[in-house]
Amino acid sequence: MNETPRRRSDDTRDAILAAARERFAADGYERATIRAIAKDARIDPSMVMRYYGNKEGLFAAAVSVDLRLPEPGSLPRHDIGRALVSHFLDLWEENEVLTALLRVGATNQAGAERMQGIFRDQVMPVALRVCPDPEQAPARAALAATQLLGLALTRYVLRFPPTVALAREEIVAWLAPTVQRYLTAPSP
Amino acid sequence: MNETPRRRSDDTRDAILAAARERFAADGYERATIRAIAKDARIDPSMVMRYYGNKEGLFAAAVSVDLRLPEPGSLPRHDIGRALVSHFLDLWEENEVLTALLRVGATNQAGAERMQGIFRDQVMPVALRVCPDPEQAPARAALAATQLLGLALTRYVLRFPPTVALAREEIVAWLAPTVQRYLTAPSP
DNA sequence: CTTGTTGGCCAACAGTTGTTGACCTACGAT
DNA sequence: ATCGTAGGTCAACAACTGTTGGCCAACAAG
Repeated sequence: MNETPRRRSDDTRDAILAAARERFAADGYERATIRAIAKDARIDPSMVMRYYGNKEGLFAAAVSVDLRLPEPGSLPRHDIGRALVSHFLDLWEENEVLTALLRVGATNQAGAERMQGIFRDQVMPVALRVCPDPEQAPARAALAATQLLGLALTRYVLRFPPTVALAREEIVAWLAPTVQRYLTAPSP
Repeated sequence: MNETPRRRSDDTRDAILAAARERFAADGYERATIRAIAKDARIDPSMVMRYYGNKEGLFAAAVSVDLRLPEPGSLPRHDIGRALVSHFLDLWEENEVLTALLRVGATNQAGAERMQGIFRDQVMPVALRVCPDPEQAPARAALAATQLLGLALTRYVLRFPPTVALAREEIVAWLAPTVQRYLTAPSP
């Protein structure tokens, strides 16, 4: 079972996806025009349509997220907060797809549903294993999400100066106890 | 000093602003078209231009925010977290302007700057009075903002089902200690 | 009654958008 | 040599956008 041979057009496909991610992350869904994306990829706008059908298809192809969350068993339960905050900071700084998704999710129904899906399929399972009472897992995961997405929003999208100025270690030190408490502490 | 007499057109002006707030909150900046807003207000699109100059002017006029934050001296310092969370929940549920601002801020530079201004002019002063060390106020206010805006984002914009399902008292009970710690606890 | 102003509508403009289909070109297989 | 196809360009469409200016009706002041 060898992989299918790489076609010549695959380079173009990749260039389109890279340009699309950049534009969606910078401008959101509406202002990221197919023409601008095509120009970045140095091809004709009609190629985008041929390869991805329409703008929605392009967005779907460009924005696929794997949070690579750690197996809950693989790390000490009392330190899960620190591990998660640190991991999310890595994700957001290396991967512009997440910025794109947040920008689009804020104004686009399909984008919001995509984020709901990621939360449901990738975050919830971790919470289910790490929470003391599995029945509380959705609420606890939701609380952790408010803190982590709030950080991403103010730091990488709205760019509040004091939030941008925070050092990575400061963020981890402040937020880790919060996430830890949301996930594992007894209900208040 | 009596107020200027209410012109006939003031009703129209108000209708335009109300419709604009609704559309901006529901659709964000780009998809909230002047034509749609005018239709909601049951007037011609050109009236919007006459009264507010252009779309940016309309947005500026429609979205003005007064967080009505309590005077820090007016409430017990050890309970400021609970007071703030509760107050923000009230604001977000009664006032669609905040949803509009968040949706627009996520994709629009001017909207993001508007939010930065609100943070700087209305949130920071409270932090300056309530924080033990005024020099830490910006960082502490920023941390509190990540938590509060993250709640608003997931609950009122992205509408994560588990976050929407949380009862008001649950939210206050979980988030109040977080905000309290960010503002007043010793640095970790 | 006339006249000026206020509030409003209509029609159009110029630009941009997603999208389509006709056309061209290189090239590997036959 | 040729022929089909993959990869790509070009020009255009129809819809929609913010925006403009001209025209009309009501109405209050003279």
